[in-house]
Amino acid sequence: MGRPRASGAAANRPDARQAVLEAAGELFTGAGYAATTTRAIAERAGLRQASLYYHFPAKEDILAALLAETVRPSLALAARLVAGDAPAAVRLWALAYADIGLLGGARHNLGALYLLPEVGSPNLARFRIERAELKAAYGRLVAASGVEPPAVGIRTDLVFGLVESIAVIRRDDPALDVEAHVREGADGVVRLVGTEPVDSFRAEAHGLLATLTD
Amino acid sequence: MGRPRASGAAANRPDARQAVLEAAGELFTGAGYAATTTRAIAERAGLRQASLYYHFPAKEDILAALLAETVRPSLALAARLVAGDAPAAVRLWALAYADIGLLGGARHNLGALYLLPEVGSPNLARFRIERAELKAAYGRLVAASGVEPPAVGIRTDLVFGLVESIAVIRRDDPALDVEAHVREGADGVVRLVGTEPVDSFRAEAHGLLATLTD
DNA sequence: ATTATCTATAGATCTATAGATAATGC
DNA sequence: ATTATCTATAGATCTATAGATAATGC
Repeated sequence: MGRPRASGAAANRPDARQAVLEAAGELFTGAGYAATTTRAIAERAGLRQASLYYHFPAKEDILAALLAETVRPSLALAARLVAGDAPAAVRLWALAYADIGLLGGARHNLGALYLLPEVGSPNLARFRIERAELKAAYGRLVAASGVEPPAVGIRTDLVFGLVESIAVIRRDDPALDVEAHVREGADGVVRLVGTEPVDSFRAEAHGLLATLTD
Repeated sequence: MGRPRASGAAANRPDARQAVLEAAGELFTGAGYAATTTRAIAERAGLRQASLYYHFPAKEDILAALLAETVRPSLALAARLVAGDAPAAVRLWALAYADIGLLGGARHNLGALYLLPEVGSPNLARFRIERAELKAAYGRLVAASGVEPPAVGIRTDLVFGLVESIAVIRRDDPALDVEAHVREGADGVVRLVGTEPVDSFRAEAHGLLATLTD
């Protein structure tokens, strides 16, 4: 219900809020946050600029919603993998595989949102905390994979950097073969912690993921 | 010469253009391009907003200058290393070490400029080409390190992604121990191509760099 | 005369709020 | 009466240009 939209799309109104997020995801990942106007978001979502403010208190809350929906699925999986008892390198491979897959397969390269300078905004602290928790989960698995204490911090930085680099790579080449990259990326992550992946290893990780995504 | 600055800094005018680049480097890396106003850049550089346009035709040319000065030293080194005859993994380690060091040691995390959505602008094509050339140089060294043809593309993406991830890591932690990260990062790069680095290996790379930076 | 700056401003936005309006639900 | 939208706009910018000005160099 509510007043019909000026764009005429009154009838087929699946969910205005979702349409706004979809539009903002495309524009923020392509042009960035500051360069994307609320007018452009509204236009693409099929409503008027001022109508955005019925669904979001401010422009930054649109970005916050997109960031949250991007990091949370990976964080949920990471929590289950950290608590698991399979070999650590297998769990690390599985986390990297799923995480890179989520970033690489998301509509509109949402991982590129992590690169925006605006993520440093005080209003986006929630996202930064959740991302830090995800990184901490990688750190646990890196440590459990046998990397010794002094090196764990930097090694985790590198692992996490390699995982998130999918966003830059995908930006450079939108036609990227995501499936191939995901597998190579997960291989690369365990190589960084000193394990050479073999097929039986990958099969075990896939089995683990199958049990966790039920 | 020229009219004195309103800020009074007329006497000690070392180089206005350089002061503008310094100010823009700090602001662009911190707040991003679109969110940084020409007024803020000018203020920090000690002159008036309109005076920027005596030194640069447009705001985007300031960004172009910063991008160029960041990628060119690495590109010059890469060209010399690609033409070298030391073992490929040693040359790859050396390139990664120097490149990460330049990005990590630059004032104001200039590597974060690569992450800005504005690098896709048509006016910044020159930078994108130079960065692609640098990536191609990594690709040559990855191939020469024994990575087989079908995998070279993705492996190079991962290597290059790992190198550039220093920018995100440094943004997350401005107090980063750059020297330690640089060494671990270069180790990580060669691990990605299947070589476990040892001390003699690193010593050879350092020797190689010493001959090339004369 | 040349250089490097300044002041002033045109023209174009941009975000968010105020208040009206056109639906549906009770 | 409630919901979801709309129209209109306030107030605050922002980039770039026009033209003046205060130095130095010839």
